[in-house]
Amino acid sequence: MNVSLPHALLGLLAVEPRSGYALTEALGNTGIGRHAWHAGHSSIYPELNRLHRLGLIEVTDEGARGKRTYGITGDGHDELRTWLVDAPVTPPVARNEIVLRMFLLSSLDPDDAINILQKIVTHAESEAEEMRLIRHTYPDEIPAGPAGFGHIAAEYGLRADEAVVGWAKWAIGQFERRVSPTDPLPSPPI
Amino acid sequence: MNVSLPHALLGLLAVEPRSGYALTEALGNTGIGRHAWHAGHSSIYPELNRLHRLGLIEVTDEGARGKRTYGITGDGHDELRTWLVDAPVTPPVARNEIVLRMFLLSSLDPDDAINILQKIVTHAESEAEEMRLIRHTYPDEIPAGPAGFGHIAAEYGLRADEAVVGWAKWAIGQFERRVSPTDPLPSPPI
DNA sequence: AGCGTCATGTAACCCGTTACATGATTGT
DNA sequence: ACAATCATGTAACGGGTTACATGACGCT
Repeated sequence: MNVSLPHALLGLLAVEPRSGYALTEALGNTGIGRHAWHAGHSSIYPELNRLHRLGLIEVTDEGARGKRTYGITGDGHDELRTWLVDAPVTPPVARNEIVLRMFLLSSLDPDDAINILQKIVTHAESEAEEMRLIRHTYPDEIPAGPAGFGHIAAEYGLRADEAVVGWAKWAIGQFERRVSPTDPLPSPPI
Repeated sequence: MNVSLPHALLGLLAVEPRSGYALTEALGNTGIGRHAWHAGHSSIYPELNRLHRLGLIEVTDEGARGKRTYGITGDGHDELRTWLVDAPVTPPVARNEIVLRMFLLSSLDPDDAINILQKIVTHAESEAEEMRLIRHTYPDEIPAGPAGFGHIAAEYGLRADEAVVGWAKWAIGQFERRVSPTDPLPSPPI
């Protein structure tokens, strides 16, 4: 079983108590939700109730509009730690649409391919730039507490984007070589 | 709609006709299936029948054991090209367990964290080494035809692994700084 | 009053994985 | 004979997304 949502929630609650709404924001489209694990509120609320039934989290505060603030319990901490230490480094199931597109482009005109690749490079570069801005707000040290999460994630996003840029440019070079009339490739040996 | 499996199949069939079994191998645990898009036979066979009904692929050969070899049709080519050109560079939904673990590690002892990070580094490095071996079989030029697919994928895998290694080492540095008694971090300003 | 946000919840649907199932062919 | 591989198929289950639903609070 590879369900990581409960552990994502436990991890966030281990840092500081939050409501389901706050967790939904954290796992939304910024920081941890953007680069590590995304989830919508319709997954989060039932999961919180489940974790509560299991005694891994507890209600530490209640506020207006039915708001419940959850905190992690001792059992929750144990569960989190056990999972982290015991679980092997899992082989992630590949589902990378960018890379898939690269393949598919190979089956089309090299001109089309280079064109779309260029778009990929542009997109990844602008995202990387965004990440660098985040990093520059704390150039030397990642902040402790919840803010640090966002920075570790941003650093990963930056490096991942840079890898995509480098790779896409390399691939463009490969396609250009194929287009080049002075250096035609032999047909596939099928 | 972001379903990429049909396009993965069309792309593979655009290169050369294959059977469902061969496609299952291609989308298994090597090359394209490892780094771009993974799928099992229980997804592939029904999808092939669907594509066949839609006239996007055709049976080009039948062999022993009920084997059917499929090829892409003109309509299939059109569909593939349309999707590639029209579809925007999709924002991928983040579901990266490695990065998630990084977050969760932050909530534990720095010693535990560094320990597990080291395992991640080791794992990524051995995978990267594997990829370099593949690349060395064609140092200068990626092969045309289906073999080229695997090489583009391997190149991506290599760069992605290298990014993980660099990032994990950076993160270890961050944690070590936190552990260091000479330079303690202030508590989170909650 | 009305709009935007805060806050939680449920149900239908889509898709992928795991497991169940079957049988032919090839190599030893 | 027997095992491994080739080859295809279906069903149960799990988990996520989208959409449906509801209501309180704060600001203008």
